[in-house]
Amino acid sequence: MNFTLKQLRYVEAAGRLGSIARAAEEMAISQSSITAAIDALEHSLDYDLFVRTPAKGIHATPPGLEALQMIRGFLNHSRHFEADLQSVGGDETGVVRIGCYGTAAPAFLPEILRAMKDRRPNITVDVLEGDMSSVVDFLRDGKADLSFTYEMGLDSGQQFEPLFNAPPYALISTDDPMSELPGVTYAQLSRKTMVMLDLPYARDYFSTLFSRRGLSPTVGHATRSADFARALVAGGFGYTILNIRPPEFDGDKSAYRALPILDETEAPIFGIATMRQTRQPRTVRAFIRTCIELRDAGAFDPLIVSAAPVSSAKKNINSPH
Amino acid sequence: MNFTLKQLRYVEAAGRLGSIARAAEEMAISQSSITAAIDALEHSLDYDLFVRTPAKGIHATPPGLEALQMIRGFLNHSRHFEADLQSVGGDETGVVRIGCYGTAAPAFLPEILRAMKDRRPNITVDVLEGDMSSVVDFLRDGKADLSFTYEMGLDSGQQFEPLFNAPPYALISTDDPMSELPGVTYAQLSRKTMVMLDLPYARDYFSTLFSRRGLSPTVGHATRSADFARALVAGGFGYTILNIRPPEFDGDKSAYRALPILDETEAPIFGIATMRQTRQPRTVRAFIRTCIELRDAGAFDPLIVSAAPVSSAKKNINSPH
DNA sequence: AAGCGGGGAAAAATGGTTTTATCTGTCCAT
DNA sequence: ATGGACAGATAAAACCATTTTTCCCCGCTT
Repeated sequence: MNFTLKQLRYVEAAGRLGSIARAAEEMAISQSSITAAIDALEHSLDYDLFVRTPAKGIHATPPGLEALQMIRGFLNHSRHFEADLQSVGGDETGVVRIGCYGTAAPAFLPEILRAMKDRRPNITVDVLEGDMSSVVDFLRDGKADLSFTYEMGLDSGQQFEPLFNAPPYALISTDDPMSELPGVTYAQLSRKTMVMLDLPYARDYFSTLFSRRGLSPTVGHATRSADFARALVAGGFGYTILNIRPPEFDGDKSAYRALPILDETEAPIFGIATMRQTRQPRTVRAFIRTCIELRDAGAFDPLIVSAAPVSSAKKNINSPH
Repeated sequence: MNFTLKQLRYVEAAGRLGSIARAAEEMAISQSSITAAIDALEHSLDYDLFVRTPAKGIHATPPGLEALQMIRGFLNHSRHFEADLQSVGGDETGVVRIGCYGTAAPAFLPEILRAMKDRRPNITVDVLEGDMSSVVDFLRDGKADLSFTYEMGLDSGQQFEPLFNAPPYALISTDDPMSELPGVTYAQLSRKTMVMLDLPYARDYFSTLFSRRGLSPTVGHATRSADFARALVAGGFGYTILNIRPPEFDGDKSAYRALPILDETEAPIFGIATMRQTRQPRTVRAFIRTCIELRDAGAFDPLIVSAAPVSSAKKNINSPH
């Protein structure tokens, strides 16, 4: 019954930075205080958290590593607790840290952040970007309270709140006569050169769309950036397949067009993943509530390119009003 | 970012006891310190937690009540966190607080507590007894980390780990010639006088056993205590129906006998209820693990009186070895 | 009205952080 | 090899926050 939150914060910083000196700097405090905190905690726990290497800093022992993990979790919890306590007296206050699948971020995050700023000005939102796999890691490690991502590839122990179906569509240069069609099929696409979005889950997903139909795409370029993929399409290097309509896309005058895919396609579901918990902090619930309100108001409809009948694992959740 | 665990403990005690003076006594500290802690927290939260009535103590404001609830939760979490942190370096250490359906407690708790004492001497176990409904409240309010109870009547948001099927049996005085039979039916019983265990869920359950078959029991006495019910049976005041064989029951020489019920009966499942959580504290997991080991070793088999084929909502979980 | 129980407030005492200052060991560049 | 830079350890002193002490006020009871 004798540790303080301050101690834990000092120890956590030391562990994270691998240096007492840098932890002291970050905490705006003297080295001795960090040392004292570590000593006190080690003494009360009766095992060593760090090995100190003269002139080289510190690094955690195996039990220290485990302890640090737990300390991070506890400090997180404490942060949320404080915000919740603060919120009892008035408006929701605190920080929500969100993870976001980077490729999808520019398309819808600005709108959500604006809505949050309007409706809950006292909640600040920290954004972490990453690919599909790092985004679930953020959740597991407690680096993010919630993550925007596709439903596929979530851990067990994680919950999912759907926001919209995102059927794949083809982005085709206006130089290509095919771009005048009302829609295309995978068979038609497979005869053209594809610009492949080369990211952990996306890669496999796009390949599967073709292989499931006995086709295979002709990949000309591969890139990690959706922006660059669009630029390549505009430059005439082939078509690409995406799921979310880019934000600044203005239909007719640009160098490419988004064409719905006419084949019957299962649309992946994009939404909010959280750790399964008994009780979410208020701030996080407020954030999720806001997103759901936006969804129900149809705010995400413009992100979808769809013409063909859409089938989905769940019932269609777009514009349920 | 400026509250301390000490503060929270002081405030919690004050709220719980409704008196700064008594909180000071409990915490073995001066009144002024408690006052200071409350003032500091109220100031940093910017709303009042308590109204002070001169000469009458304090009581929580509505937001204060909510805050206290959250503080309790956080202190709980903190207690578990400390135990977990301590345990990283060696054996599991800490406190597990269990709730137990009082009627069932004497039959199996001693064995579990002994096993825990043997295997995890550093874990102390606090026991809270109550009826079926209070036992789930313990869980919800965080007064208990886990509860022993029947599966029926759990909240959503609670998890259940089965320990054994507990089919109802009849306890009949040896003076009654019926006690010589290998078993009885509800029809036979309904013609005799019943001693009814008069507790929240049990009451309805026992009635249903009869009414489902178009019968109704003739209730002579009703009592809240299983002990007293057995004494009444021994005294010739009728039979009773129970689910768990009493611990000191020694078959032949006593004044009553346990007879299996021959009708096809659905056996309620007795086991461990916990709040559904991402991660249980180590101590709690260690406790549950021990119970499961005992179950798998058949330690709970003697608690069951059964002869008729048992059907159960789940597959039979007794002696799965 | 006096006594008691309970809370508030201010000053003094205490104790625990924090800083300052100094020391030691390792690495690295000269 | 040797001096300097770097990173921590340590001890004493300064500082700050908690805690105790003391005295006060209020409202109820006798």
